[in-house]
Amino acid sequence: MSTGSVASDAEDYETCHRRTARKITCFNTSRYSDEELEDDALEVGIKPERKLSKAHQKDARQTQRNAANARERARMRVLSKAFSRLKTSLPWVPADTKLSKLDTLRLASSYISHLRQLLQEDRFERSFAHPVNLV
DNA sequence: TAGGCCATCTGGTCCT
DNA sequence: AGGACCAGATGGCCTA
Repeated sequence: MSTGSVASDAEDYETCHRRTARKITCFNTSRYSDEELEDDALEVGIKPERKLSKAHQKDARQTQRNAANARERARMRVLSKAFSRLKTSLPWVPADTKLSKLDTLRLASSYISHLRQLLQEDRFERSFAHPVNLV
């Protein structure tokens, strides 16, 4: 199963900008203050006066964050698709029914219980049936 | 308008 | 080290 084509990533980027007004967190490049970055640099033994490496570090960190965000979006997309598939496997639920994830989980759970009960009844009935090999 | 639901971001933890 | 998974926070959308 492939996830995260270039097109869908671009779409996600757009969606993100459309959906959220949170300028602080959405693909934000100013999440980390210079002080924080400087502390990080000091911690790994990098001289703080090197402005270029500081910028690079900031870039690298942001790039990694963006990649992690994209992976997380893809992961959640897979999860949502799984919920959709689960929903379609539920009987008595029309395809166009709006069902929350929680509802889907609850219905699936009760459907499994129902199926289990049918199975038990079936076994019970079979135990009283005539043995076929007895003529 | 409040509440429910969802998508997304984020940082932490665990695993390979 | 990097990726997967998770839970908390946040903001948008929709409906009663």
